Amino acid sequence: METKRLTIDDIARELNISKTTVSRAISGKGRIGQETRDKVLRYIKENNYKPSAIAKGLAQSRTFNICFVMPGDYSIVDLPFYQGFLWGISNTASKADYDVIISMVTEKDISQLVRLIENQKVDGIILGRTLEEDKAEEYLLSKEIPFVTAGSSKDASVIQVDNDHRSACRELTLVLLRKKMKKMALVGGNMGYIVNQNRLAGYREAYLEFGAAIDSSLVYLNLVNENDVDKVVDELIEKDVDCIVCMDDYICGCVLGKLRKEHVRIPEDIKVASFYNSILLENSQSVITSLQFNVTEMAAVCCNTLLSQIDKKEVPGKTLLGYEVIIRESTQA
Amino acid sequence: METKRLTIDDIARELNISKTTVSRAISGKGRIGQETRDKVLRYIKENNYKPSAIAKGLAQSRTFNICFVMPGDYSIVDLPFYQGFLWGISNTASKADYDVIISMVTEKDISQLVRLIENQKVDGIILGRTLEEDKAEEYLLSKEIPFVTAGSSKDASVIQVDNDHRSACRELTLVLLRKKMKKMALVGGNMGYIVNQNRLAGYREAYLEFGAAIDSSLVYLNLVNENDVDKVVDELIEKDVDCIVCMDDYICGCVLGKLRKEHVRIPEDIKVASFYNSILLENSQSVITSLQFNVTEMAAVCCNTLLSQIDKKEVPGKTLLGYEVIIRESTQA
DNA sequence: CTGAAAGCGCTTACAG
DNA sequence: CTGAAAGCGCTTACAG
Repeated sequence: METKRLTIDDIARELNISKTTVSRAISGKGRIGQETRDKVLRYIKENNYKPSAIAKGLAQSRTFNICFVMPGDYSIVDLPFYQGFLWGISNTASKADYDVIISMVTEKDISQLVRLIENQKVDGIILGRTLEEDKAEEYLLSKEIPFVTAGSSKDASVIQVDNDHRSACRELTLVLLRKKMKKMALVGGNMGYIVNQNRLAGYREAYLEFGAAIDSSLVYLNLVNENDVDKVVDELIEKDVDCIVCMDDYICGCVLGKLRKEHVRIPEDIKVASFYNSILLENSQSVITSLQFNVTEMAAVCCNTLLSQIDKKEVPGKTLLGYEVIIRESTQA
Repeated sequence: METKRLTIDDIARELNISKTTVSRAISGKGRIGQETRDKVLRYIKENNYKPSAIAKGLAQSRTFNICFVMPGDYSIVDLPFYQGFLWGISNTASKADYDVIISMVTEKDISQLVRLIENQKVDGIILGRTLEEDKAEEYLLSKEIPFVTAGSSKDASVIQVDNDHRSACRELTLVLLRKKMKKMALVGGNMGYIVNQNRLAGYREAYLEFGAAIDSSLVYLNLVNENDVDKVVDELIEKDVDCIVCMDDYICGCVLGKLRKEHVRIPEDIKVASFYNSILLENSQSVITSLQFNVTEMAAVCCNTLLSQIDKKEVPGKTLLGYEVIIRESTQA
């Protein structure tokens, strides 16, 4: 039995005070007598009054919505990362009485995002990935609207939050080199993603630090789909490598599938490690040595940074979060 | 260089007409001279005017947002279904100039959803799953707000869109029975989910139709996590079943993992089928016989049904979508 | 076909 | 400490 929704006017009339006063009692802004405030607050509780977010929004030129931009590319949309991230943002935003609107974009089509901004439906944006050539980022910069990237950007004027992929990859690679891997292969996806560039950088640093040289004929980048990976794995078996390092969980899943098909045993025949861990690897025949990041934490930090920015507070230009190196069965000697 | 945002007032002043007229030219409602309309439309194009969705919303008591409710339970949040579904909704909503806000709820805590509704941030809701005892559903019914469920509900007054899981499961089960499975086990999760009840119903129907009796000692339901499944699989190996039917992709993933650990070969030693297919099974040693549903289509139908309902149009009480039975290696004789 | 005016439900200088 | 009034940027009866 939904009765007519209460407005601030109703309350003012009922209590014989002005709506200005009611508004102040609710928002806590401006001077107001303790008694009056209590009276209003009590009435509100009793009658279950909830202010209209939209009216409040119009008056304050705010929406109390933030946008989470995630890739709509079909192959990527299934990655568990974004879902966990979404969960983290949603919970954090909720606490600040903000809601999150999602927007799907591809590398070449950001029209959904543009529409959202032009319609002024959000106060700020979280970019769920960063690309070398990032249309979304460019667009947002040109609009001068608050946004933060989940992932690094080369543009120092962009507020960014990222896991320290470079250090993490360096560390894991070093561990592998010290385990006396002689013929290690690196297999990765789209190098247009900044995160992959950082992973490669970390890999290189490890070799440098270890004093070994990378065999560039064992580095396969920009693999797009399972087919690509299958072919590469065939070659790697041929070349008799002792370890395959995968740049992310999707690639690693493909590698594992292919190795299984070829009846290659892990870790006996070939060892495997991944620069990113997720549920995609959960089901693998051997538990995979990998890097572990805290997606929920990262989401929370992104969200809070954005909300601060919306409130015109000072925010750090770049926040780097930690990681864990997890050594497991798949790289055992 | 973002200049002051244009408003309907600016346009009216500039063109020496009233804002009423401008509004009409834009919305296309009400009589208006072709010439005037063209003049306005041209001006709008040239100056890239975009109406404020929030002001429009306040005037029309609408938000142009719909909400997608997804489970925030940690174990479930990773299911690919919701992500694909989200993608479908987002695209469909976008076409109608609607945006989608997400809300995470658990079986016992729907506070995020309640807040969203009370703040009046959305015009309608899509419920991403249905439970036997569904707090979200109850709440929405009590609020008399437009909503549709993605999944079946026992309450006939609820607008629902679902895949025909019952028929699908019946059909797949029949196929298996005809393949002369003698000792078939059924393994499933939370029976509080309506979808699981329908799956079980379909399974039963198939036995009835085939004229065989279900061995209830081979039916394991309400399994919650991987541990539960592992134990069950141990028993099933002990009992020497010839086929394991999994109610969903998550359960099936667990079953496959356990069988692999025990070095049970598929399909030679035990056959496996799943009532739901997803990327979670992609990586399995044998391609799994399963049911296939079109998540994107379902999302689109849900979304369009909801939008019609919001516009006070007549909508079907229940829409049932199709499925495909895919027979693959995992059940080969 | 077009416009003046009231209204959507809040907030916020400005006065007092 | 409190209120009258204008304003946020649209829409929509009601007149003409």
